[in-house]
Amino acid sequence: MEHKDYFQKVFDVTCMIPEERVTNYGAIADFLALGSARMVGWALNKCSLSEIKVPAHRVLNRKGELSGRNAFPTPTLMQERLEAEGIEVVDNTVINFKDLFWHPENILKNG
DNA sequence: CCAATGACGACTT
DNA sequence: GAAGTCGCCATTG
Repeated sequence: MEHKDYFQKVFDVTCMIPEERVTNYGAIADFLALGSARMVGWALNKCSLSEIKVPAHRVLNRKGELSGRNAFPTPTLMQERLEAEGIEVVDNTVINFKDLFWHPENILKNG
């Protein structure tokens, strides 16, 4: 299971996402140089199998839609998680997505 | 091995 | 600017 590290990378970055902030698959893929956002989603889909708690609900697609809501125990859990953090969600889409958008590279900027 | 799929994204028309 | 098309790469059939 060498790809386990692959998950770890994605999980690690996902866990770095601050509250009140969200990101998209492409940003993580770009930061980890995975080459494809699909791989990020693929890894996050497995996050439920991981022992690590991952705020996967903070990861959305480029349009800010909760594309992965169906992968949660309940399709509404993802939205509830976001709303619990003060993020407004309507029609499976995060409001002010571009304003809440956060890029993993910010980790390096802030140290 | 070939074909199809997926929590996507960028490019082209 | 919306809709359509291709690329991405690992998994599954």
